[in-house]
Amino acid sequence: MVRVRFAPSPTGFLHIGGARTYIFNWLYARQKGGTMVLRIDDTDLERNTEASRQSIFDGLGWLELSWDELHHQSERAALHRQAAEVLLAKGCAYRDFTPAGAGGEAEGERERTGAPWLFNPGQRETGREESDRRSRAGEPFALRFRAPRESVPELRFEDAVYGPQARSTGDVEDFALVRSDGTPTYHLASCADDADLRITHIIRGQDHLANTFKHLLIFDGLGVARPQFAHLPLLLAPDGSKLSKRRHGQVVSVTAYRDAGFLPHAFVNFLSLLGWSPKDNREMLSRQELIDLFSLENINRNNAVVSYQESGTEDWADPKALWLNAQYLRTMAIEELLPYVECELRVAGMWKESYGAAERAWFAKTVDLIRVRFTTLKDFSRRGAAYFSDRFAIEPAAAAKLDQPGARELLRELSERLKRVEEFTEESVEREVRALAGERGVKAGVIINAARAALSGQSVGPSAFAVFAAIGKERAVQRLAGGAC
RNA sequence: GGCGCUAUCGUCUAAGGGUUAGGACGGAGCCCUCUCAAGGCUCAAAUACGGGUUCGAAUCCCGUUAGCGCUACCA
Repeated sequence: MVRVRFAPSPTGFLHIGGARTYIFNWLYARQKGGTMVLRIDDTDLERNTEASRQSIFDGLGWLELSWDELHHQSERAALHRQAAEVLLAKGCAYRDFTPAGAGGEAEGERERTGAPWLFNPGQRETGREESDRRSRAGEPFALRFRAPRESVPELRFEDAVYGPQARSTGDVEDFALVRSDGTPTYHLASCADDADLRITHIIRGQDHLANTFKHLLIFDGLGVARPQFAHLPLLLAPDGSKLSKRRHGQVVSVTAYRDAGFLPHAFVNFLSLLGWSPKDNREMLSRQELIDLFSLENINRNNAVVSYQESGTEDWADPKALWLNAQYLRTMAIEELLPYVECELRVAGMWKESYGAAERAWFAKTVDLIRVRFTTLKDFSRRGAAYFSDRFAIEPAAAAKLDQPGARELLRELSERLKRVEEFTEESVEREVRALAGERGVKAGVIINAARAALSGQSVGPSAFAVFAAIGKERAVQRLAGGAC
């Protein structure tokens, strides 16, 4: 039974690298019929905030990829303590009474000699009895792993992505398991939890590849089976550095993509193509195709750059993400798209209950008409505002069309003509427009383009006659007359 | 500094000893056209560098360089 986990620490918003890790874990779990565990690694009480915990749920919830189990590391302190005791009892760990922060001196020493720091002198040899006595006397200490540099010359494991990995134990320092304040470090808590939750595959960022040797030591020390490891290439910012909340800000936040009007699956599709490939030139893959095709073997080893723009206001996201979103927007089943558009219009204050009831057919048809040239859901409330509301802006290019000589008069005349039209259809409107153009000796295009501008506030858009039909006779007559004022 | 990982168009990637090094985004152009998209077609654009191995290397090996990661009583 496959059990995978995503274990974010709630220190800031969920970023897209984390989301990608979650997606890969989720795909693997679903493909294998396994269990997706979400574990909030909130042992760092100082930096954890409820807001970032919520950001994780918001972000993952938005992706529409649900987890099966939820755990909070902070609630599992007893387990971590127990693991520490086991390691100490087995002699895999020892108490280090060196005052916290004293490592600063060793740091200077290390830089001078170039030799790596491995342990604080005189600590790992302290006898158990003396150690117990000092501990009982209340002397503060950190618990460190005793790297088996003599008995185990080399640590090895097979990474599903990076292949065989080996490291000399001589290069592994006596890392901390428990801090002098009694709290477990990441390494201890994470491994103790992974063991307790019976995680079978650890799929995580490549930044943990080197840490894995320490984890091997802990799993072995605990006497539990090692899980399989699969490390993912990192997501990089355009400047080539690892994506980070602090350096790259909101543009790497998952919720920023939600707020920018991305469709969850389009975004999942985009992220799944970063570091993994179906190898057959396909770019658009449904969720089921992703589940079926995903494999750890097809994950590549080089880091991927997310090409977002810091500067741009509208299209700051990676162009391919934008393109994928547009593709889904115009090709997905209209019925599936409607709820997302409804949500967007609600947020923008443009939703009318009738769109979901009496005017539902009109709503679906209109969305279908305008979606082909939209990129994000935001476009429905911005560029598409005129279809759903009477409060819409006339963009500058559209205003220019209306300002052309004679345009306003022609539209007023057209308005009068259309009032008298019995059957208001694309065909009848076109007849009237062309008749008017003929009578006034102007090209039909002049009227057509001006009409589109007056009706939709946009200089560009669908066929003007389709716009007439979508706006309807009453509103069209009004707007044409108004545009002439 | 030490240890490790990686290196194909600007970006995401395919090709894993023999290909005109393929696709996608983005860019340029053409067609279509009431505008703008969409769609169709076309073009420009890459194997980091240097050595090997081999009849033959983007592909295997070594080195260099570059980038990234780890090197905390952060996660």
